[in-house]
Amino acid sequence: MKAEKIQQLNPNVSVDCVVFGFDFEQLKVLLIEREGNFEDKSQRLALPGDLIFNYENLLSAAQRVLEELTGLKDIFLKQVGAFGEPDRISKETDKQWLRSIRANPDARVITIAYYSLVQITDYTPQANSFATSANWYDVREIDDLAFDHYSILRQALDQLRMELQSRPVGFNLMPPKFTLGQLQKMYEAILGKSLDKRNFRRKILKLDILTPLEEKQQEVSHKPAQYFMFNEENYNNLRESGFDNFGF
Amino acid sequence: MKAEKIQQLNPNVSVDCVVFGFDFEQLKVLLIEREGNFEDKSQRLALPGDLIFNYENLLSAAQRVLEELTGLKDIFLKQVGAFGEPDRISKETDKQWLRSIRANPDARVITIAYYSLVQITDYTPQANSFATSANWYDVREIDDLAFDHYSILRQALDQLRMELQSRPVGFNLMPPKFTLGQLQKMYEAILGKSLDKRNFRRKILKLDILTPLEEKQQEVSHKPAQYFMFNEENYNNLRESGFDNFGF
DNA sequence: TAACTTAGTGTAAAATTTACACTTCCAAAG
DNA sequence: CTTTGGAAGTGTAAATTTTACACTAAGTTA
Repeated sequence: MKAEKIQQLNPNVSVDCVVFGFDFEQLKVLLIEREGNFEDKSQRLALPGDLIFNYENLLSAAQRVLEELTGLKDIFLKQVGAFGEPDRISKETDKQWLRSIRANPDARVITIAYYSLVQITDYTPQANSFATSANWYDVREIDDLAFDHYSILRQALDQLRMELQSRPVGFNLMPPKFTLGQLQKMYEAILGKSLDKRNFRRKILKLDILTPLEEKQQEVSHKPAQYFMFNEENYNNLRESGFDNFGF
Repeated sequence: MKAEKIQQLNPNVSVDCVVFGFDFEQLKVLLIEREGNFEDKSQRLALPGDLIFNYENLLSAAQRVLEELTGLKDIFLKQVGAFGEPDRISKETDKQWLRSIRANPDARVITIAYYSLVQITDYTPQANSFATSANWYDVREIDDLAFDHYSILRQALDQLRMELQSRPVGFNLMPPKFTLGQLQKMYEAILGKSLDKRNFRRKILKLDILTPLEEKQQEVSHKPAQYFMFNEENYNNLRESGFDNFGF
C-alpha cells in the first residue's frame, strides 16, 4: 500500500534538468530527442524531464528523471525556479506527444527546473524510457526547443553565469589536475566572452585555491603547461564566505 | 463551464508571498495570523499564501492570494523558487488547520514563493478570508513561522540582499522625494549593517540616477536635508545594463 | 543661549582593475 | 638540423575604486 502510494505520479508537477557540459572547448547542454511528428528538429529536442511521484522530494525527482532518461547519475543539481504559464504546453505537436505517453495528458503542469554543470568526458549519456537519444548540443546552436524549454534553458544559463561571477563555481567540473589555460577556457565558454590571460591568472591565483603541481603537460606540441589542483580547504572557505570580489 | 473550470483549485500547487516593507527605520515583513490552537505565536503566524486555481498563471495567483488575505493590491512580485519537501506540512497544528479550511487537506502541496519590497506607508493591510490579522513584523524578531515559511522567508531575504547588491533595486519603494539619509537607512535596514555616510553618498551620486531638488526638509529639529528624486531614464538604463559596480 | 540631532563635506593611502607585448618551450614539418 | 607554429608564461604603469576617518552647519527644543 505504501509502495503504491509512493509510486503514484503527481499529474500537476514535473521537473526538468538543464545539464551543462564543458569539453574544454564549448559549453554544451544535454538534450533528449523524442519520437513523434515534429516539424523541425528543434521541436523534437527537449530537456530531460518528467512528472514527479507524489511523495517524492523535488530534487530527488530531478535526479531520478535525469537518470531514467539519460543515464546520468549522482549529478549535483541546483534549482532554477518554477515555470508555470498555463499555456506552456500549447504547441500542437507537444500536446500530441503527451497524449502518447501520459495517463492525464491535458493536466495543467507546472515544472521545477534544475541545472548543473559537469565535465562532458565524465559522463556518457544513454537514452532510455521515452528518450530516443540523449546527446550534448552546443548551447550557441540552440535557438528553440519543445514546450517552454528554450526559455528555461536561457534562464538557467543566466543563473549559471551569475553564479560563476559570484563564486568559484565550476571547479567541480574540472579534472583532478588541470592547467590555467583550461580553466580560463571554461570561464570563457560559460561567460561567452574572452578574457585577458594575465589578468585572469593574477586574479585566480590570488584566491589561493589552486595548488601548483610539479607535473607538467606531456606530448603537447607547444610549451607544456603546469598542472594545478584544488586546495579543497581554501576552496570551501571561499565558497562559504560568499560572493565578494569574484567577477571577471 | 469555462468559468467553473477556471475556478477549480489545484490541490497540489500553492503560492506564498514574502512582502518586505520598509518604514524608514526597520525592515519588516507582512504576515497573517490564523485561527486555531497553536502552541505559540510563531506557529500562528504565516506568510500569506494559498492554493492556485487550475488555469491560473502563477504570478497572478500570488497577487490574487495576497490581495484576498491582506488587501494589498498591484504588488510587483518576483519569484524566489519552489519549495516542495514532501514533509513541509509536518507540524501537527498545521495539519489540523488545513483540515479546517481545505477540501483536500492531506494532498501533497508544493509552493512557489514570491517576494516584494514596498513602502509600508503606501499600504494598509486588511485581513480577510482565513486571515484573522495581517500586520507588519520586524524581520529581526521572527525566529519561526508556520509550515516551512521561516526558511522561505530567509531565502527570500537572501535573494533581496543579493538583488540589492547587484542592481539599484528598492527605489520603487522610496517616496517621490526623499533624502539621502532615508535612502541610506533603507540600504542599512535591508543589508543588516551600517554604512559609511560619506562613502555611501559618493557612490550613490556617481550613479547619476538621483536628481537634487530645490526643496528641503521642513520642521525637522536639525539641519534640514535636501530632497532628491529619481532620474527615471538613467535609472532604467542602469537596471538594464545589469550588475556592475553596485555593491555596498 | 546651550544642547541636541542629523546634514553635509574632502582627502590620503591602499587595493583593484585595465590594457598591453614579448620570450620560452615543445612538437611537427621541411 | 632548422624553421615554424602554437600555447605557456611573465610585469608594469595608469586609472579607478575602496576604505577609513572628523569636523562644521543648520535647524529645533529645553
